[in-house]
Amino acid sequence: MTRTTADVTFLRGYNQALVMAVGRTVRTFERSTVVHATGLTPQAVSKVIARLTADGLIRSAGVRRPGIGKPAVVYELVPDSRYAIGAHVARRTLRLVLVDLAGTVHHSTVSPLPADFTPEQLLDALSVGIGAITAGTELRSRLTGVGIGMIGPLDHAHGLVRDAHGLRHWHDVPLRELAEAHLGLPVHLDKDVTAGITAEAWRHGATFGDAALIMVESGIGGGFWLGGTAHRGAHTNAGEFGHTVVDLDGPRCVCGRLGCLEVVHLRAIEAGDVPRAARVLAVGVVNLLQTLDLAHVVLAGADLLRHADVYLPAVERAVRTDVPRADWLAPMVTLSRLGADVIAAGAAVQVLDQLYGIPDLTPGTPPAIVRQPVAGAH
Amino acid sequence: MTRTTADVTFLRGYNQALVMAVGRTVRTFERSTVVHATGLTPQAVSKVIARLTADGLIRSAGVRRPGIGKPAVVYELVPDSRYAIGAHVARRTLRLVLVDLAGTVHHSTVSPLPADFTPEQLLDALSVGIGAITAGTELRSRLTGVGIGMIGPLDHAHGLVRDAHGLRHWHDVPLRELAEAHLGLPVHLDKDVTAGITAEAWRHGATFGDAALIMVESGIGGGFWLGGTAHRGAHTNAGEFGHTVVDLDGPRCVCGRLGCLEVVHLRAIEAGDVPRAARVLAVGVVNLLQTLDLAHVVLAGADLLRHADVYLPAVERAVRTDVPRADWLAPMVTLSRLGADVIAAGAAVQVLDQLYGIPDLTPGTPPAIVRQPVAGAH
DNA sequence: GCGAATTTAGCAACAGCGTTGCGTAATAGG
DNA sequence: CCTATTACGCAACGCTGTTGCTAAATTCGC
Repeated sequence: MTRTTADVTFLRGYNQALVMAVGRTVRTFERSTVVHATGLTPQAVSKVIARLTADGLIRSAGVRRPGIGKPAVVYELVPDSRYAIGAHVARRTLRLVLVDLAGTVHHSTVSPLPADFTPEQLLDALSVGIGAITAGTELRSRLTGVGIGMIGPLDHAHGLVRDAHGLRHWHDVPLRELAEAHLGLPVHLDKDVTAGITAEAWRHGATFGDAALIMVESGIGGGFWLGGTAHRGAHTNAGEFGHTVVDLDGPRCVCGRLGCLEVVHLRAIEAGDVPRAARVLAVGVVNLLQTLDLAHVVLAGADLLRHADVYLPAVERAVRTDVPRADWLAPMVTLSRLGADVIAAGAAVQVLDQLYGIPDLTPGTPPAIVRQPVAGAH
Repeated sequence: MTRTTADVTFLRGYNQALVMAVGRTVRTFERSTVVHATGLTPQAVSKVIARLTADGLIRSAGVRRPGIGKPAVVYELVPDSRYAIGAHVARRTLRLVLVDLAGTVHHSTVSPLPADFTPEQLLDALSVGIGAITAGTELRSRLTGVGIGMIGPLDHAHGLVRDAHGLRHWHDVPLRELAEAHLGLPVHLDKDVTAGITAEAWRHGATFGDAALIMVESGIGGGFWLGGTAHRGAHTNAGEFGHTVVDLDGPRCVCGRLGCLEVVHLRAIEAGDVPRAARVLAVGVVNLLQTLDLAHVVLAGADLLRHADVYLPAVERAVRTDVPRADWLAPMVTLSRLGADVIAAGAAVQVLDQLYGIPDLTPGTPPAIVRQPVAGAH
């Protein structure tokens, strides 16, 4: 409805973000690198770099470069200029990570959550955990916010947990508001899988194509990165990939339908047949490819990574043999390099992405986190 | 890789397109309508309207409006200021339509294509057909281009038909280039289903949310509209929705896999069991909803529309009963109002959309059609 | 009737963006 | 020591949407 309007401040943010994306992707860069990668004029790049340097987001890292002509100034991202905290709320555990501007994970802690925990119990666990991470450090002033990755269904746009599968006290809980009030920091709430794929995309910069994160961990979910942003869907509830039917006459799933990918996969696991489980998952992955045509498939989740040696080849084979014109259409299949931290790291990255990532002008995306002054910035 | 850079000309195009989107969606509008819908300031709207009026794209349609204060000037789109031709290339037929700036279909003709036709035969059929439509009219000068919607796999970015299913002479044919040379007009090549969903989205303006067009016609395909643009995928080959497995032990499909939606559906049709075919399709639609969370599902295709009274209720029921929290998540399910013209109309609309639609800044989208001077424009 | 309130719309000045033109600094090669 | 080459910034510019203010056209209240 109310579409974001485009004014000159949008231009500044957009082109600035392009430069930041370069800085994230490569370790060091010069002006000419940016000119080539973005298509901006050298003069425009100079202005952007001056602004970013003034904000402390990038800095000069030496000069010199072999070759003719005046040596170019080399720049690099200042990773510790901004931080964000990411939380992965699972059924029984809370994982917290500290992530810097470059997307590097610094701390990673796991703490148990009470059985069938309440919103209040989660908030307490969050503030205790965050307090422990920031205790005795100066980074509070450079902390941009907290991202929370959680199972759905949830309403990202309004920061609302609608129903968390298997948790009794979570119906229409305005978690984002509650957490912002409780923590005194901007909070970003999103589905676990969507957060996860954001972590992967952030690491790859602006060149990351359409991709999916397949997560197998007490259920099967899929996070999507389409057209340069996370795909959340009309009600911000995309990703229930495990509840797609792959066997019309299959067993009944907890969701009520017959033969969902998740239940068929689970039966194979229960029978101790991991290879079959992997093949079933691979069928689902190829289904996604046929529908969406993806460039990357990232595999994640504790239950999958435990048998990564079985799942990865199974998916790779299916992708090569079952996709028509695989020479042209087959995606790159990898394991998530962030391992068990993907979701939490992604949740943190979403906070950074909202501030320093490439903005888009799509409808229904009100800025949840307002850019706030940070110590050292002007 | 090379991402489009954002400069002030982008601002102009973007905000101009926002106003055009309002003009397409409602029959008549005032400045205040645009201000409210876009968030632009009244002054900015005045400037945009002045430019669009000078280009002949919109015009004043009377003044007056009951109410207090100075009467507002009423504006409307000038539908016949620009046209585009759309072609739907099927296995045996060529459908051509003439579409105006408002998205209205003016002519619709169907001509047979030779069995196993060659690229040359298609080009001839195209120029004959287009000649017939434009003959004796003045609209050649207002013709912005030709859109071609076709079965895949094809490469939209490079205007290349990779392999058209069931057509022997279509392997790596640079159809866009060939057609541009042959017709002397800008040509836009895309998959049939992607063109189709564009037609639907165009009619609804900027408020159209994530959506899919489900097409049943010598195969099953899906076109997607996600985040404000057509989703084409990493290799511009998304949409092979019919080749997703829904029955692990099902019959073998032409694509080689077992139990694809398409083959299971076909078996039901061959058995004369249309209700079962519809239920199978509905399972596939719910799979899409679980994965992508869509706001609209549009049903189309000759084979579906022939039994629309069976398919529509079947899908509607599945969407209400099989989607969890359907009260919140269920999409609107409709039949395509353009009927048999969807694909051709959508192909035409894609040309108009590239010129007057809301531009986006996503990577890998070089402007295929350059804005060209049109008679009457300044 | 007539002034006040209300709504619409445009002119003029402005701030901020990337762009263009050109001058300057720093290096290597002859 | 001069020239070619490369890097980079200052200054002026064109363009965008924004802000401040004025004028025009209507309804409403007295």
